[in-house]
Amino acid sequence: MPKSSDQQVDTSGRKRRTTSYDVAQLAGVSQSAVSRVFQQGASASEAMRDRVLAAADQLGYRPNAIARGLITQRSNMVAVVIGKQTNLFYPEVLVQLTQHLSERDIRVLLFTISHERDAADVLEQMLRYRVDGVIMAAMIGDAQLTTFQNAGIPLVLYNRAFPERQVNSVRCNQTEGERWLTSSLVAAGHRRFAIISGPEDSPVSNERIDSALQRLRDLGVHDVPMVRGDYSYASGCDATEVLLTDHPDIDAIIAANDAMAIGCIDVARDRFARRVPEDLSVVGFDGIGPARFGAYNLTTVRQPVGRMTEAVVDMLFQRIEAPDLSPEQRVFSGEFIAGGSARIDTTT
Amino acid sequence: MPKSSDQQVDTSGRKRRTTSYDVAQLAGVSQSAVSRVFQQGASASEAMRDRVLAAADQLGYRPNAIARGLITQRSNMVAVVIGKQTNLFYPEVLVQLTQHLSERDIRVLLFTISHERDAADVLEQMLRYRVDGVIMAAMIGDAQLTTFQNAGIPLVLYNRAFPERQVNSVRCNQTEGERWLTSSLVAAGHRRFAIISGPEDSPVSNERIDSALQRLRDLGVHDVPMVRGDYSYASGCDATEVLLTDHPDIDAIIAANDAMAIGCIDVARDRFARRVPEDLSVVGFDGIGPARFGAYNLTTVRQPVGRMTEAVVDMLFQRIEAPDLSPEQRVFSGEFIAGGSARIDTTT
DNA sequence: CCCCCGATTGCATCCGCAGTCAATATTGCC
DNA sequence: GGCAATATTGACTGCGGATGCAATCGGGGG
Repeated sequence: MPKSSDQQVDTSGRKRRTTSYDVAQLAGVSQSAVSRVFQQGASASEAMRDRVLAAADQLGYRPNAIARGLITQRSNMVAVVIGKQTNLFYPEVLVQLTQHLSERDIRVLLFTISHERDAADVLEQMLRYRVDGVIMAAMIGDAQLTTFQNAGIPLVLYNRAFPERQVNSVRCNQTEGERWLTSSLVAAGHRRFAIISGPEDSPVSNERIDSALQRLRDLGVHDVPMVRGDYSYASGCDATEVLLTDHPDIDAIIAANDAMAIGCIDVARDRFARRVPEDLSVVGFDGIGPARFGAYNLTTVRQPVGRMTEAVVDMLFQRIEAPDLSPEQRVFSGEFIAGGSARIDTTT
Repeated sequence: MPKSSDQQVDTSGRKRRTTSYDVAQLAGVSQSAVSRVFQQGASASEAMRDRVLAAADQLGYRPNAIARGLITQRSNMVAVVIGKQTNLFYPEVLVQLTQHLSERDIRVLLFTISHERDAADVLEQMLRYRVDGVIMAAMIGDAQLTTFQNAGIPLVLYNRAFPERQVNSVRCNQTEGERWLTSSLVAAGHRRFAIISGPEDSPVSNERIDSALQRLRDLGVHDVPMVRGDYSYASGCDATEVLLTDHPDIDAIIAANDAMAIGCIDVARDRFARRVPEDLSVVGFDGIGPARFGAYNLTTVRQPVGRMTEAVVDMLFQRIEAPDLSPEQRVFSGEFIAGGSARIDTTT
């Protein structure tokens, strides 16, 4: 704890933050010495360390990370980019990422992309701040990816993938998850399916939906009605309204995420008097907190968020240390949650 | 869009990022000129601007915000600090803060405090990175506050207040909200109340609970049993289990936040066969997304998050521009949401 | 007690860019 | 067309700290 103010007043009367020179002067040593005391593997004698630390403490000195970044070419900051959607899921991810990075002494510079057109701006800012790496949990275009690669900035995608490009990524095996959900529903006797998808341009949604549809086809189920949502609870409600009005005989609804599945259950119960799961089975995907609420007890697939965030940070850190490591993809299996919002048969 | 790589290879064969000197050389002008072209109110002729931008584009040049920060003494970064708890509420806040700051061309450096002991570390890092200001949405000790004030870094508290210190803050009027909830419940005939509080050391919880208790006393209701939770859904469930077991005749439960209120409703319905709100009224506080889920339709008070985040950013920005502005407190009234989880009478 | 080697320490310079000051280039005005 | 005023431009310095290199300090072996 600094024992006094950490500012000084120069001749002009304006405040000036204390620098390593100030500390050096007070301690009667060189600026280099101060610098070395505040570094990792620097060589400094015990006596030197004590004197410098005492002086630093007295002045309330703190190394300027900005200046250090300039000279070392390492900002020790990583950009984390999130989209605006899927409000209930990413927060958890964000906190975990921040903590894991913090353990490695890396700070998080947070960016959000709400509209596609923001992407270029955000990218520009990240580059200007010379972040050491990027964790991307939002949509990104092909051109932007190229920019990263040209700039030589390590990048790890979270739950995104570019099949056509070599990129580091960590994601959940959505195909597997949807296959399990779908197979279990069919095995339990459902035949009249419907789907609530996510936004058209969401690769996550497309992969989930395609996997489910593919599996349904393989199991002999065709002509599956589909309504588009935007991942929100409200859109799940709206979609269900449409589906159950147009196709009253539906007996299973596959939603592209949990939030919409929850909306679906509410509308099915309250407005269409369906019992869930007796009359209608509903499944989601993600394993968000509210999926476990007693009123829903959703049948879903939970992403192993903890392991995934750890993997992201691991991979990114490796690339920061060794930029030439070849790209890697890590795919985690989701955890099947039987829940109680669907009649399923998992014995097969 | 840069037309080529933005890196060069120097004689040692290592990559080097392009600097304003590189651009200056290619454009045949001075480095100062390049610098001015990339600034706000700098004076540069049209011709100069064109030449420089062309050269910059060709080299993929981007100003180094780190270096700029070093010389201007403005990092254009603001620290945002969040706690680990209240998972469902802060995400929204965080995204909005980031966007508002981004509009003012300020970046967010994100920190999380999970344990009290992290606080000092986090503080140290913020100071090292020379953030221009701090938005604090987590607990903070008296000593840390002093450190900020000594360092002369503008600080705005979000939903916290130090009655004893002069600090900028933006918060929701919790007393008013709880008074409304409590009065409406009593007016509707409830007499046997119980309370589910938040963590002992949460000022937010204490203010809410104290306000409710005070109001109850004023209205002649005494001996209100209370169980402590931790703001989580699960803790709301547990607390309700205890309360309804020990006091089966309770007819109204006031929870310190929505998440616990939701857990309370689930347990009351599923494990104690209470109808909500016929047998038992439950109210929360915050107005989180799930409070609007059909299964709960929570009676609660919604924080005007949008206006509050805007106010925080406004206040902070003002202090960054004019550090000597005197402290200010902005208190927003919450929005009363009648919902359907409680029998209330609001006619009084 | 002297010499050699490794651990410390200080000096000087650089990281990339903004802003000051003086030198030019332009423009307006009579 | 000449002169003052204004707009541009370039050389140079410094923001705060890290680091290569040379100088200095200590200590063990002979």
